[in-house]
Amino acid sequence: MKPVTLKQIAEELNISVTTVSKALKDYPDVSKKTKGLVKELAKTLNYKPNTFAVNLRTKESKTIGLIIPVIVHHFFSNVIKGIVSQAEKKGYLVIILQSNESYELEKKQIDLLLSQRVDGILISLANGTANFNHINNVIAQEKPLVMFDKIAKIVKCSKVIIDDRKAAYTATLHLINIGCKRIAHFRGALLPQNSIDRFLGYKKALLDNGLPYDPSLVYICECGERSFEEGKKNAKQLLIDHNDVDGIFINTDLVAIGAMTEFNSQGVKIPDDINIVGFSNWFMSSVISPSLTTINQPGYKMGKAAFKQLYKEIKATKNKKIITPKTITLETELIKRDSTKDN
Amino acid sequence: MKPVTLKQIAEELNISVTTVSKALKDYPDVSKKTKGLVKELAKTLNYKPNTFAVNLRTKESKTIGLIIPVIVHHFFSNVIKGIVSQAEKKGYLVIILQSNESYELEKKQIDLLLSQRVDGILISLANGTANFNHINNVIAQEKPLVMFDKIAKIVKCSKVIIDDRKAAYTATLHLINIGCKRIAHFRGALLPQNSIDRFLGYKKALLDNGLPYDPSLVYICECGERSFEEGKKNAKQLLIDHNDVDGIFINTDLVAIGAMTEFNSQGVKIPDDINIVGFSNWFMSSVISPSLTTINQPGYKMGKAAFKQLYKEIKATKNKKIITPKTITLETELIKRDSTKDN
DNA sequence: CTGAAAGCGCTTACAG
DNA sequence: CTGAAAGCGCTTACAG
Repeated sequence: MKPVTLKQIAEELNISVTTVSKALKDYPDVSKKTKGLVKELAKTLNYKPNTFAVNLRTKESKTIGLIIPVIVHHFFSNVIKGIVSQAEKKGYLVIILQSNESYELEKKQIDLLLSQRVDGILISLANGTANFNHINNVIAQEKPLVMFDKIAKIVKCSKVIIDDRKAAYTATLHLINIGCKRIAHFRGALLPQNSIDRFLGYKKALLDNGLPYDPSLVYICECGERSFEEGKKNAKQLLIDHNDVDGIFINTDLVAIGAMTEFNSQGVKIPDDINIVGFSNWFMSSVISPSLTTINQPGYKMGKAAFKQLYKEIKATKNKKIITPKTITLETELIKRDSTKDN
Repeated sequence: MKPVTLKQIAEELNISVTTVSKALKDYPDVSKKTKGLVKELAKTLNYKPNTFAVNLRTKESKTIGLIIPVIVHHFFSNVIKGIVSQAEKKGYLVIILQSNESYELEKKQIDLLLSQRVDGILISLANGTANFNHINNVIAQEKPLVMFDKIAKIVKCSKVIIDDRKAAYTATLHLINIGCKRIAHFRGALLPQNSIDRFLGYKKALLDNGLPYDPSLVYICECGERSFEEGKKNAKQLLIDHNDVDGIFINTDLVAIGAMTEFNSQGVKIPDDINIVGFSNWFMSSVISPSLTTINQPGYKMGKAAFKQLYKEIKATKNKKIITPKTITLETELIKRDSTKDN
């Protein structure tokens, strides 16, 4: 059963392909009668325009690409959901690719999407990405691109982010306010802007409040697929290095949960011996015990906002308008739970 | 900067478009010299074939569609990852859509994918789907379609599943073996085959082992976005209705975790007062306390297997071969943890 | 109000 | 070894 074409409808009705095409698109210069006949037949034959031909003519694919570091991740899967649902509303389809935190893969995937001629690209950078030629290349081709969450400040494009520095400051301040004197930080990888910003927020909160900044209290983890194990490992090391630490601000909930698991198993009491604040508000943080104090990071909203911005830019590009990059910052909040003492 | 076309390369080199096209595709009937020239120029000009035109000619999009009930879901996001990574290896791109457990949406999305002319469709049915015309329609058009996890037995297509009945039997048997006498079941929605099968496995395990089957011990939850709350609610109700229950087999981990939260807050001891077995092995089940005994359901593997099967069928269809539907059953296993007593 | 014609950018059967 | 030509299925400027 081959798909029906305009030509078949035209032949059946003994009119031209042109008229059929126009009738289906409700051009004003086609008679009501003809429109009626065409539409009826199209319906009975279950006519669906051939997207390939339409795309070739209109040079639009009504498809966008999404590159995300990890799919199985509470925050990112919420972002995906936000993007996909918003895109569908506007008649756009979303192609998903996972960069696996690898720069090489990310580069290849950008190429893939470009040769697929998607109408725009949404990306959250891989940890491994330090060079932005592949991204700038997209922008140079006037292909709309919006970054979210893991962005590069240096790239001139729209961004949807949270204020990581401020959020980290709030998280650390909470530890200070409840009386912690010796606060460690488990940070993310070295390159990503958000792990840098969270670190800077932590540091500033200490210094603003008369606590010394001690680099030996900062532990790194890559936050890839092994976040949980990294959290455990760092916690174990911390107990060996510094048994006087009374609070930790941890870059991501999953790492925090790994750390808590280690502390629990070694009999270190949370929050009596050590207070913990995570980041992102993964669902599981509310159901573990003790429940984890954390920063809520609005993934679904971020996905929606990123698509909306991209959509605007796709429309603008189509109308030959120049795009002025815009940075949208979403609100975060501290969620106090049982992994930190009451104050 | 407009994309480069074959025509431009041809003009620059003073040869025909035909030869350029053939040279790039390494046709044997083009001289080495010409091939070299063409390929070099294509590279410097950063030529990328126009997918729209290629698709129009080849009638292939090298794109598949994926319809999934919920994206933010540990099991499903693992499936997505499996599909996307496997597809990329074979040069296929994946368009993701979320049906939100709604039959109406699912139907629309099938239509969307069909008119997008994807090469094949991967689907896990919505809870609300009881009519399969939209699916049969796809199959009638000889468009490859593979179902996974939430399938309909009645539809003639390939399927990738686990043996839900057997797995549920194993889970329930474990409760029986550790001495439970009064075992409840929190089942999923009424329609999905897997919630039916898990229920049947539960029932059979009871009857095979001389325990009476009591319908009042079976509670339903829809397992949509509010699984956790439903688990809590069911647990609360169970304590009111039947305080003699000493074990529960629960359809999904997230519901089980909701139930455990309720039991914990009411001072009901797990596993001393009540033993719990979940289903799916979500990551968080290993980090909550007590950790949850559950059935491991291999999401990543399922995604990979589903794509592989679809890929085979796409190739077969292309070669005009007839497809014999195949059902692939993946292994599951019981993961014993602290929510059930040692035996 | 209708339609012939050109063209989007490729691929491929065919001729030379 | 090379290329002219047809065609994939649509859209749209133009003529009548």
